Formats: sequence, structure tokens, C-alpha cells
Amino acid sequence: MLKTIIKFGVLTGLALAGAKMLEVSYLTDHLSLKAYISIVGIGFLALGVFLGLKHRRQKVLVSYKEVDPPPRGIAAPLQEGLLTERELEVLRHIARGRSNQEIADTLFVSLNTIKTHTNNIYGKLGVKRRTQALDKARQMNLL
Amino acid sequence: MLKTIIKFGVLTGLALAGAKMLEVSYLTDHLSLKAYISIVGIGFLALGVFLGLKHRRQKVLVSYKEVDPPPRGIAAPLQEGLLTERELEVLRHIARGRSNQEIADTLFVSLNTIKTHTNNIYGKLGVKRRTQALDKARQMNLL
DNA sequence: CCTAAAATCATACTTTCGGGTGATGTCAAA
DNA sequence: TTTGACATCACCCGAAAGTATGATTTTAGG
Repeated sequence: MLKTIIKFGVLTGLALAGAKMLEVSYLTDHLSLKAYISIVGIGFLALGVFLGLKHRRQKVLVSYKEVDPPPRGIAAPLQEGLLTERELEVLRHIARGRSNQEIADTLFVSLNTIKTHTNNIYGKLGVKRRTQALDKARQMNLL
Repeated sequence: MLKTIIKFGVLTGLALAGAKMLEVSYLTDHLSLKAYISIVGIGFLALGVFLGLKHRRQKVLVSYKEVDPPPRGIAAPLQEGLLTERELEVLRHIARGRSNQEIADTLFVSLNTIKTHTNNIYGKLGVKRRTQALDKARQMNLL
């Protein structure tokens, strides 16, 4: 990120310096206004294209790193007592891709009950969605 | 390709027309040379950035591979070519618990695009939900 | 016995997902 | 140049998931 900023600054500085030199030429060497403007336009256009492409690469790199599993070393002592037995059971079903309705059916309880369990799980794990819960649970070696 | 050229021509034409109008202002309305040049520069810079962002897909893929040496361990070669690069990328985000909207935001595409990708993923993996996709993908060593 | 935690269920509401269909543009290979 | 794979985006609709609040029943421990 710092590198990007530095590069951006350097490039912009070079562009501005170029423009300034052109301005001098314009004022002293009979460079026509049209030519002056054209060169400035083309220069900044090129700079813009370069920055646009660069920005893309950067973003892609970032998103790659975002999805790259972070080096989790020894990680996660078993969290005993965080989730209840029933909640763990529900969580395992979620991990197998079951819907709330399917879980309710196999456990012979109502859909609302499963919703309550899942929401309790999310609260305890500090997440908002079942997929986040799975990710978090794996990080914590709950699964 | 032809359309690209046309678009580029139109945009450049508009930019030049804008510059021309500015030139008139410069000559008639006491617009300072510095302001004139600045506006031209910024305008073309914006145009360049826009063009750079617009046409970059393949290049992004290349640069992605440049920065991404993903021969991760041994388990990679299973099911080569089942999912596309993009689909795998989306799948990794899903595995991290991201919502479709969040994925769309970080990948700079629309929600609908992510939905299309996810549905293609589900189709290829033979599942119906994202949690099932994760389970299946893990079984297939795709994650 | 009493109490707190756990499990159960409900109602109502919002958000997210998923399925279907169709379209455009790019790129590489045939 | 044509074709097929990919990626992109849109619109619609129904299903699933999630949020909030409140309630009842079980059950284990003090």
C-alpha cells in the first residue's frame, strides 16, 4: 500500500514536472498552444490508463489475499462450554449443508427452535451468517 | 473490437471537444493558463483511468497469476478444470462467510454477477445451497 | 424446593439466497 | 470469421435465513 502511494506520488510528480517543462517551452520556444495541450492530454491519458490497470491489479491482489487462508499456526485451544451440546449438534448439521427445515425434521423439533439455536450460535461466535459460523467454528476447532 | 474502437473514439472526441471549449474560455474569459492546463490534465487522467478500468479482464488474470503462485501442497490437482478461476475465487469468499453482496463489492462486480457465479458453482458441484457447496468442495479438495 | 440454564415454540418482520431466463461483450481456438 | 467458454449484468419471484421479542417447559445444581 505504501509502495503504491509512493509510486503514485512519483508518477504524478513526474507528470506535473513534465507539464511544467512543457509550459516553459510553450512560453519561450514558440510551442503552439494546441501542441502544448495535446501533449498534456496524451500524457495524462497515458498516466490514467496505467494507473487504472495498476489499480486493478492491486485490487485483485488484495482480494486474493483476503480469501487466502491466513497462516493459522497452532491455533485454537478447545473452547469447552462455549456452545451447548444441542447447539453443537445443530452446527454439525449446518456444516453438512442442511437447511434449517431439514435439521428441524431430523431432530424432531420445529423450524423456530432451530432458528433460535442458530441465532444463539451466531451470537456466541460473534457472527451473522451460517457460513461465517462455519468459518469461525473451524478456526476454533469446534468442527 | 470495432465497438471498442468506436467507444474510444467517441470518448476521446468528447474529451477533445471539452478541451476545445476550455480553450475558448481560456482565450475569452480570463481563464488562467494554469487552470486550463489543470482541467485538461485532470480530465484526460480521469478518461485514462476509466479506460484502464474498463478493458482489463485478461490482463488482470495474467497479473493475478503473476502474483499468485498457488501450487498449494499436494491436494490441488484433483478435479482440474471443473470450476473456473473466477468461480473458485467466489467459492473461497463464500468459505470465508461473505455474503453475495460483500463478494460483489470486493470483486467490483454486481450482485447479479455473483449470483450467476454461485449458481454455476452449485450446478457444477450438484448442490443447492452454499453450505452444501462448501461441504462438497472440501470433500473434493477444492478448498 | 428453587433457580438458572437450556430447550422448546411462536409471531412478525427484514434480508439474503436461489432459480429461471435472457442478454451483451471478450477472447481464444477452430 | 465463426463458435464456444467465460464473465458480466438485469429482472422477477419464491424460498430460506436471520432478527426481535416473548413465552413455556425441562432439567440440573445448590
